[in-house]
This record gives sequence, C-alpha cells and structure tokens, in this order.
Amino acid sequence: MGSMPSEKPETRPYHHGDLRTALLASAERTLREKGVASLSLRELARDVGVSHAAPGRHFKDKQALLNALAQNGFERMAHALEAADDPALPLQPRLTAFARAYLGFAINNAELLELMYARKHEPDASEQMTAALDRTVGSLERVIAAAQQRDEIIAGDPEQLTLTVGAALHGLAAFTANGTYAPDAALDAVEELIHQLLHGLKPR
Amino acid sequence: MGSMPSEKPETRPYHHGDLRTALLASAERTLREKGVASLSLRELARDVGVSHAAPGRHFKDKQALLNALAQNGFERMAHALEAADDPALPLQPRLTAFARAYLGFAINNAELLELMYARKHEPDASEQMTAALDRTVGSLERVIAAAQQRDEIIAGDPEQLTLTVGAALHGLAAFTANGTYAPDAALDAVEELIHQLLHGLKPR
DNA sequence: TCTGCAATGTAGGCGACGTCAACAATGATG
DNA sequence: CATCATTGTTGACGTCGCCTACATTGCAGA
Repeated sequence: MGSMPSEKPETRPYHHGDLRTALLASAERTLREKGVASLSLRELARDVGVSHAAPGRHFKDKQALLNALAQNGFERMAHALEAADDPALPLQPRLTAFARAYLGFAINNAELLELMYARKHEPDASEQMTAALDRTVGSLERVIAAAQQRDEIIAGDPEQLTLTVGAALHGLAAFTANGTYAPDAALDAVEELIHQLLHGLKPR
Repeated sequence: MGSMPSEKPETRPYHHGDLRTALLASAERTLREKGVASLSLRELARDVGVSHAAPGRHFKDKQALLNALAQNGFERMAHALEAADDPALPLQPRLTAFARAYLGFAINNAELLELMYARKHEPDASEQMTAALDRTVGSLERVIAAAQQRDEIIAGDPEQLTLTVGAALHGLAAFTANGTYAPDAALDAVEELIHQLLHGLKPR
C-alpha cells in the first residue's frame, strides 16, 4: 500500500462505499447477540454511522433485509453441508458427518436458522430462497440416492426417505436451537440417532 | 330474538368482567389469522373494546401475554396427545396415531406452535411452561417405555429413543408449520415415516 | 473537460407501538 | 356504609418503520 493522502478516519465520506454489505454484517452480529426481536433498522443505521433512512436505499423494508440475511444463511449452510459430505464414505459415517454439519450450523446460527425457516416470504418466495433450500435438501437426497445404488439402504421413493432422515435431523436441530436440548448433548446424540434411523427401533 | 330488557351493546360496564380471558381469546384469533408479527396490544385492546393500557393490568408486558398463549397451547397440546394415545394398541398403530395427533395440532396451530417453541422465556422459563412441555414428551416416552416392556422395541436408554422419534415427529411438524411441506402431504407421509423409523433404512 | 443525471445519503415528519404514571370507577370486605 | 385493592382510562414519552423533500456524489456522454 502506497501513501494514502489525507487519511482521516473520522471524516466519513458522504457516500459509505458499501453500505449494503455493512448493514448485513452489522445485522447478523446483532441478530446473533441480541436476537431478531431487538433488531431495528434505525439502530443498525446508528451502528454503521449513517442516517436513519439510509438503509431504505438498499432494502425496500425491514423484511427485505431479513430476507437477505436468510438468503445469505441458506447459501452458507448449503456450502457447509456440501463441504462436509464425503461421497467416498460408507453410508453410516457419511450420514453422521452430514448430520453433524447440519447440527453444527444450527448451533452456531440458531437465530439465523429461525429466520431462514420463517414462512414470511410466501408472496414472492424470492425464488433464490427456495433455490438455496432445494440445494440443501438436494445434498441430503444425493446421499440417500447414492446409498440406494450401493444397496446400503432400502429401495423406495428417495423423497420419502429424505423426508424421514431430514425430519429427524431438523427436529434435533430445532430442539437444540430453541434450547430444549443442550448443544453438547445433541452432538453426543447424533451418532446414536443415525444408527437408530438406519437399523430401526424394532428388535430383529 | 326475544325482548332483552335494555340491551345496549354500546354501553359497556366500566369493568369488563373477564378481560384477561377475552384478551387471550382475541389474541389467539389474531395470531391464527394474521400471524404473531401483526399482533399488537393496542389493537387487541381495540378489538375487545377497552382502552389501550387496559391489557397492562393483566399482562406485565407483551411477552407475558405471549407466554400465556404459549402456556395455554402447551396444555391443549398435551391434552390432545393424551387423548389420542391408546395404550391398548400395538406399537406401530399406536405411534402412528400419536404422530398424527401431533402433526394435526401443528397444522391447526402453526403460528401458536412457533410461539410455544420460541426460546424467549429463558430468564424464568415460567416453570409451568417446562412442566407442560415435559408432559408432552412424557406422553411419547410412555409409549416408548411400554413398547420396550413388550419387546416391541429395542432395549436402550428410553430418553435416546424418545429423542429419535420425537425429533422425527417434530421435524415433520416443523416442515409443515413453515410451509416447506403441504399439510396433506405430511399427513400422507406419516405412516411411512413411522414404518421406516421402526424397521430402519438399511436392507435386512 | 464540463454537465447533467442517477445513485446514495440526510433531515424531518407521520402514525403506530409498548410502557409508564396519574387519575377514576367499581365492587368486595370490614 | 366506609375503605381500599382491583381494574379501567387518559395522556405522555421514546422508539420504531416508512415516506417525502432535499443534499451530495460519482459517472457518462457532450
């Protein structure tokens, strides 16, 4: 970096530069620390150092900002799940790793997850949102389908199988995110849960 | 309509009579119809026909009213689950009936369910709340324990088994409540889900 | 290079909200 | 019948989301 002429950090330029990104970052921080209930556009503007109406230039209304947060969350989650999936593994460890990744995301982003699954965007659904969602369930469906081809899992509608596994995972994540279950306890329970899903609860 | 002596619907007595109950009833109606986001104490007061500060006499703040709604919801849910459980049935139909009852409640009370599981009451947790919650998971745990005694289910920590089944049920309910899954589709999938839970996903 | 326009930020105001304090009506208890 | 806790009313305060009018800036075409 050469010699920046006249670097006065206090004298903000009239234009922020990347206000939209700054708002999203600050919003996610507040979301994590104080919850969605105490997240106001005006306070956000204060935190970032702009006027109370500035956010309106980048987000039509508050819901639009929340949608952007959710969207962002879905993308990060999809990425985390894909990164955690190792197609070389046999079914059980592969599923366990997948489950741990999902649960880990849920634990580290409890408030965000709530936002992601809030059915607020019925009107337009923002297509990008559902696309990102499909991408995550697609990840799981791929694991299931691969296992079916290897005869590691019973035949049948892959969608129904995905639903069963997905519901169990999401349920555990929800219990953890809402405080019913402690994070460590949930992580401890994952392996056993997967085992029970695969082998069933009835005696053989 | 007969001759009610001096029925002036406009002349309300100064005291409402049972404002607390009326507020809760109106609140639940609004909750169901317009969602928790558009539920304000002032509008509630207007609907019931009292001044904007009157609700404050019965609920310390808005959260207290929401807690009361959630509490009420838990009690109704616990009752519904207990009513739907027939201990005489063998495991599979018994679990299926239980699952249908839970799913039915979730479908008919989607917004309320969200309130019930919102981790907002961390401070005091209102003990009654957790008591009602314990009652519902107790219902399921009883089904599991009974099945174990009849050798219809594998041995092992009943709590872990309850977690697996409970997570699957709650996950499905959550998918339905937040619009990911259509109610009818979910109800159709219940039987198969229970079957897969009991028999496992691995080929035998 | 200059100019004009779209993008971006500011200032102020509107109505609604939750909450509080001060006051008024009521009805139960002695 | 008097007293007083309960319950409802009124008015106010600060915050919020959102809107409009205006200010500043950067960029594109002359």
